[in-house]
Amino acid sequence: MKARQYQLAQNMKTVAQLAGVSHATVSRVINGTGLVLPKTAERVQKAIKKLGFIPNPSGATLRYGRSKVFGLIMPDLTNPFYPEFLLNFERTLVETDHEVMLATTQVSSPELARSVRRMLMRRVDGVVLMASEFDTRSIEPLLDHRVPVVTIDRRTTQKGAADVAIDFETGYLQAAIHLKKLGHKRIGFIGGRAGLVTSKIRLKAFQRALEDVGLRYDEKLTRMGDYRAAGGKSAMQSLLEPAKRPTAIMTVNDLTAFGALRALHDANISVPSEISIVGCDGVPLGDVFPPGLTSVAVSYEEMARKCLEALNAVKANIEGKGPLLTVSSTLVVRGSTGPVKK
Amino acid sequence: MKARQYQLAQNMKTVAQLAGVSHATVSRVINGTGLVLPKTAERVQKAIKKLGFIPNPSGATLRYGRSKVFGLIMPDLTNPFYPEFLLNFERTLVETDHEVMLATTQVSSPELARSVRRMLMRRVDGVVLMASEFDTRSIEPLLDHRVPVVTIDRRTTQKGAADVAIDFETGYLQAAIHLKKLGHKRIGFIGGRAGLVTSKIRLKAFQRALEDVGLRYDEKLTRMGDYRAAGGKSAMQSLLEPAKRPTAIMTVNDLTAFGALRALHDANISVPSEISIVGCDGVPLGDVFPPGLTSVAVSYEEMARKCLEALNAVKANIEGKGPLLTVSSTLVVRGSTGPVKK
DNA sequence: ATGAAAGCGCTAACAA
DNA sequence: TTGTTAGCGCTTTCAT
Repeated sequence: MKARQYQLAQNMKTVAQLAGVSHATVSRVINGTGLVLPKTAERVQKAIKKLGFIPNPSGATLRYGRSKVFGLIMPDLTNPFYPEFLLNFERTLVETDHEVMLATTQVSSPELARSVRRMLMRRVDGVVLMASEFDTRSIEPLLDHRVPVVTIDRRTTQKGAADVAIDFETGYLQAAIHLKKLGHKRIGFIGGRAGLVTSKIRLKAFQRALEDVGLRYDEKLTRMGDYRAAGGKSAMQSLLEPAKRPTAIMTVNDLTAFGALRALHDANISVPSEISIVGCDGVPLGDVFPPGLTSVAVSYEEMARKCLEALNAVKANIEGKGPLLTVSSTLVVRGSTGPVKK
Repeated sequence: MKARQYQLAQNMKTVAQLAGVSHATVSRVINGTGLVLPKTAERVQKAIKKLGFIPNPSGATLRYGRSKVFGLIMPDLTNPFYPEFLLNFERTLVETDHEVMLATTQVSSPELARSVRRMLMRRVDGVVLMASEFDTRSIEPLLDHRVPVVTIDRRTTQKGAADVAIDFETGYLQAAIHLKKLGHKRIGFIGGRAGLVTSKIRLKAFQRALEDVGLRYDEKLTRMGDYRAAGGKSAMQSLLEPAKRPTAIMTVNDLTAFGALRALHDANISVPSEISIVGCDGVPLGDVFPPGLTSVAVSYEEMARKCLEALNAVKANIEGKGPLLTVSSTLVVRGSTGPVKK
C-alpha cells in the first residue's frame, strides 16, 4: 500500500498546473499575500473551484509552527457560563479561519499541565485560560514557548500574558440600585469558594455597591459558596435560619443563584414576594429558571472578541506585558426581584 | 528573520542525537510501534525528558493525512445536553491522544457545509454529527474523502457512516411504569418539532410505552414543541386549558420539561402534587431545577464511547456500511413526579 | 508579477 | 533490532 493512497491527490501544485501558474502564486491567491494580477488570480480561483481544492494547513503549521488554532482551557462545562463563552469564542475564531482546541480541566490540578502540553503539541497560536486562580508554574511552558496567553478576570498581566477582566462592579452597582429602588435594605450575598482571590474581588464589589447606594453591609448576611448550585443551595438554607432574614440576595454567579432559588422553593418561600434573588453571568437558562433570574450579565460576544484582541496584542509584542482589557456587565431584570415585602 | 526563529529547536533528530540512535527509533519509542530494545527505549525516554521534547503531530498529519483529531458538529451549545456530551467525548478522546474539533452549527443550514469544509481542511480522522435530520448532501464531501461519519439517533447507516441510536424506548417505558405506579392514567406528551423524523420516533416510543403498561394514548393530551424551553412552555400552557387536564406529562427532552415546569410555576400549579413532569436527557441541571426533574437519562459516557467505537469501526471498513450502535437510557426519579392527585 | 527552491517533523518501507 | 531515506503541502525568500 503506497502512501499516495492515504492522500488527497490535490494540492497547490495540482491547482497551479491547471491554472498554468506556479504553486507559489496559488498560495498568494489563497492567502491574499503579495501581488497577483487580477486576471491570474481569477484563473487560479477557477482552478480551485473546478478541482474542489481544500487547502491543507498542516504544511504551514509544520513549516512555520503556527496552526491557526487557539487553545481554550475551561474548568467546567456543566456551568452554562462556559459553553456560552465557548460558543461565542468559536464563532469569533471561525470568522478568521481559526479553530478552537478545547481542554476541560480542573485548573488547580496536575491535569492543567497535561492540557498545556496538549496545546503545545498542537502548536496552538495562543491559549485562553478561563481561570483566575491556578498554579502559575503550569502555564510557564506556554510562556517559555512564546505562546500568547490570556487569562480571565485575574486582573493582572505579565510578560506574554494578557487578562480580560470582567467588570462586575458596574453590574453589581446596577443591581444594588435596582434593589434599593424596590425598597430593599437588608441585602445578603452568597459568594464564591472561600480563599480564592476572585471570591474576594467579587465580595468587595458587592460591598462597594452597597456602600455606593448608601446601604449597610452586614457580614451576617454573607455566606461563601462554591460557584455551583450545591453551594448556593446550602448557603441559602443557612441564610434562612436567622430571625432577621435578608430581603434580597445577590450571588457570585447564576449557578449559585439557581441553588438559592431551589432552596427557597424547597422551603416554600416565594420569590420575589418574600425574597429577591440576583444572579451573575446572565446565562440563557436564567430566563427559564422559575421565576426568571435577574442577573448581572456579561456580553459573551464582547468577551470572546476581547480575548482574541488580547491574544493578538500579546502576539504582536510577545516580549512585553500583555494588556489588561475589561468586559462590561449589565443588569438584566427578570422575575426573581421585586418590591420588598412589607 | 529566519524561519528557525519561529521553530522549536527540537525534534526527533535532536532527541536521537542525544540518545545516540536514529530518529526512526525515537519515533518507534514514542509510538510504541516496532521492536526496540528496552535498554534503547530507556535511553530515548531519558533524552526526551532531558530535552523536554514535545512531539509535533503536524509532520504525520502532513505525510499521512491523519490528524488524531475528531470533528464534532453540534447544533446548540445552549442545550446542556450538548456540552455534557462534548465533555465526555473530549475526555474519551484525550485518553488516546486525540483532540476534538468543535463546530456549532444549525444542521439544517448552509453553515453545515462550511463546518464540513473546516473539518476536511484540518484532515480530521472522523466526524460525529449530532443530528438525525440534515441535508444528506452536506456530508457527502466527508464520505467522498473517506472520512468516517457517525450520526446520532438517525437510526440508519450507510457506506462510510455509522449511527449511535439512543434507546429512549426503554427509558420511556420505565417512566410509564413509574407513573402508572403513582396512579397516573391521563399522561400527556410534549414532543419535538413537528415534521422531524426524530420527533415521530420519540412520539411513537411514548405511545408504545403507554400501550405496554396498559394505558390509553390520547391525542388531545399531546403537543409538539421545539426541543427548547420556549416550546415546552407554550405547549404546557395549551395543555392547561382543557377541562380534562393530564395528571402527568412526559417530554421529548429536559429543556422542554424545563419550559413546562416554568409554565406550571407561572400558572401557580404545584409539581408534583397537581401534575407530574418527566424530562428526557438527564442533564445535570435537572437536579437543581425546582422541584428536581425526573428524567429519562442517557449515559453520556457510554454515548461518547460508542461514538468513538463507531468511528473506529467505520474506519476499519470504510467501504462498508457503518454499524448501528445503541445507547441505553434509564429513568432517574427526582421531585417532579409524585402520586396522582385524588 | 511570477517562479524556483528550501525546509519544517514525522512515519513507514526498506535495507542492513 | 536499528538505520536510511523519501516525501507529505505549505509559505517565504530570493531571483528574475
